[in-house]
Order: sequence, then structure tokens, then C-alpha cells
Amino acid sequence: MVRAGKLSLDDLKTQLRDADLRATAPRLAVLRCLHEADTPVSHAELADKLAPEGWDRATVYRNLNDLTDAGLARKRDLGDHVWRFELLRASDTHGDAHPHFVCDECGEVSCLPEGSVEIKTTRNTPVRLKERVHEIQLKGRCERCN
Amino acid sequence: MVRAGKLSLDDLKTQLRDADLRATAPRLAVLRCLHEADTPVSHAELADKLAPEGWDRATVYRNLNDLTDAGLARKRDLGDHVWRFELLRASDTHGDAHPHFVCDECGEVSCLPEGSVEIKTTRNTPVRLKERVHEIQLKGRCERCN
DNA sequence: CGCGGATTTGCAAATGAGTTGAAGATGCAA
DNA sequence: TTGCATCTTCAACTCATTTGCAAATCCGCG
Ligand SMILES: [Mn+2]
Ligand SMILES: [Mn+2]
Ligand SMILES: [Zn+2]
Ligand SMILES: [Zn+2]
Repeated sequence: MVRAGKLSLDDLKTQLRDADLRATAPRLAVLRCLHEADTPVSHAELADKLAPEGWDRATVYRNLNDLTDAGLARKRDLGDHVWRFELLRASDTHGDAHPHFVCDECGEVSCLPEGSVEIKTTRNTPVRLKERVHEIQLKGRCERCN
Repeated sequence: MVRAGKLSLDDLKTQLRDADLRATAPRLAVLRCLHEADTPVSHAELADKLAPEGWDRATVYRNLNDLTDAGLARKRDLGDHVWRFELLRASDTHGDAHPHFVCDECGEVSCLPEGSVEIKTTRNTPVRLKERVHEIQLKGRCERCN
């Protein structure tokens, strides 16, 4: 079982092979970065971060998609027209993920605790909305920009 | 005052001139379509819709941005990497808009009634989150795809 | 260990939505 | 009407994303 904070190289390799992916060096680097990140990461950010280690943008790009296809990560647009990738973590209980917040002003992304946003049922709310919602995104001003 | 459902050409012209925009034919067409739409509209959709009337994609594009800059419309990404434009309506009370729902499966966009989503404050919710949120986006399966 | 076939990488090039330049057309205030 | 600023059009450009392909590599198997 892979746990946050204490990931050996072997843990990462195991995680990849369990997902039927080869444990190549650039793929391990991408997976490691996703584990280290505490918010979703864009391809551009990750490609820039891994360029010094010698990994190609296209390789990073394909690996992000591979991890997503394999079900290890999710690819999302948090409402600012940027694709971001985030590891699926055990802390996201039902398979439903925690809400995200993006600052209109500075673009900062933050992860909110599960349950901090509630779907209310009012007279004209569509039927069973709550059960149908799998993802919640908020936009506004962050504490710093407010 | 411009009201939904009953917009004469003169109403549209007035709305543009009040916003310091010239009332040109393509601009009136764009504004009319936004009024007729009951969900946010993408540039591609509107350009396709207006092409038969003879209006150019770049003209539609610039007009959507003009209307946005003038404060008549909002430009948003509802979480599916598509820019959509929506008229600012009086029914959006505080300047805060109603929440939106996008279907993961078919891409259908729908507008939800204001107040159908609530920001809950729990022990580890960031401070004053509720006051800082200006926009709420939900994703999931629509009734049809569910 | 070493092989061999399937997967993956790296570089370069294609793609395409989004955006812009520029010349001519149009709106509108005077 | 006229004059000028604004707007439209069409073509061209930008640039992040996505793909093609030959060479490198992974890893199950002998
Ligand atoms: Mn998150
Ligand atoms: Mn709406
Ligand atoms: Zn901010
Ligand atoms: Zn649907």
C-alpha cells in the first residue's frame, strides 16, 4: 500500500506495475511529482519542473495521460482553462473527490476538505442533483487577494 | 429596461448604446443570440449559428469579448475547457451568479437556481470561504446520461 | 544473466482553437 | 451630409497541445 509522505522508489514502481504500466524513469519522475504536489499540477508546470532532470515535454505529457488512463490520476479543468492532473488518493472516500477553489485574481488553486460544500435541494433544483454531482469547483478571491 | 422573452430590435440597440457600444448588425445578432440562449454559449457554437446569416467568426469573437468587456456578458470555463459566454441578467441578484452543471458524459450544460449549492463551514474549511466564492461549478452525470 | 518483442522515449513536425493586422466599410454625432 | 472613430472581414499568425517515427528501454522468458 502506497502512503503519503513516505514513498520509496519501489513503492512507486509497484504502484505503476499494479496499474499495468512499465516503471520507466520519466514515468516514475512524473508519479513522484504528483505524489509530492498538494494541489493539481498542470502539464506546463510539470514539464518545466522535469526539464532540468532531462525529461522531454512530450514524454511528460504522455505519461500524465497514461497515469490518467490507468486510473491513478485525474485530469481536470478547474474553471481557468488549464488542464491539471491530480493523483487519486485514498483520502477521497467514495471515489468522489474533494472540492477545489481557484482564485480569479492570482490563479492560485487549493484543495478543500470533503464536505465543505453541500448541495441543497430547493423547490426548483433538478431531481437527484446531489447524487449526480461528482465534482465541485469554486472560484473567487483567495485570502491573499481578497 | 430589457426583459427576457420580449426584446425588440430597439431594446437591443439601447442596451448596446447604454454600454457605449455601437449598434452594428453583427453585434446585435450576437446580443440577440445570447438573450435567446438559456445556457452559456461557446464562441464556436455562436460562430456556426451566425455563419448562415453571413457574419464572420472573427467578428463574432470580437463581439463576444466586447460585450464581456462592457460588462454585459461573462466569459467562463465551466470545467470542460470550453469558453462560454452568458449574459448578465437581473435575476442574478448580488452580482453573484447562479451555479452551473456540466455533464461529464454528453457535455450538456445547465444553469441551476441560485441557492441550490451551499458553502458549509467545517473545522478545517478555510476562513470566510463562503464570502470569497463568486462562482460555483458542478460536474457529474445529467439526468439523461445517468 | 542475455534475448526479443512490445512499450516508451525524444525530437521534430502537425494541428487547431484562439487571436491579431490591416484595409475597407459602417455608425453616428455634429 | 460629412468626418472620424469604430467595426468588420479575411487572411495570417500564435502557441499549447498532440502526433509520427526511429531509436532506446523495459521486462518476461529461456
Ligand atoms: Mn485536490
Ligand atoms: Mn447560467
Ligand atoms: Zn489569489
Ligand atoms: Zn449527459
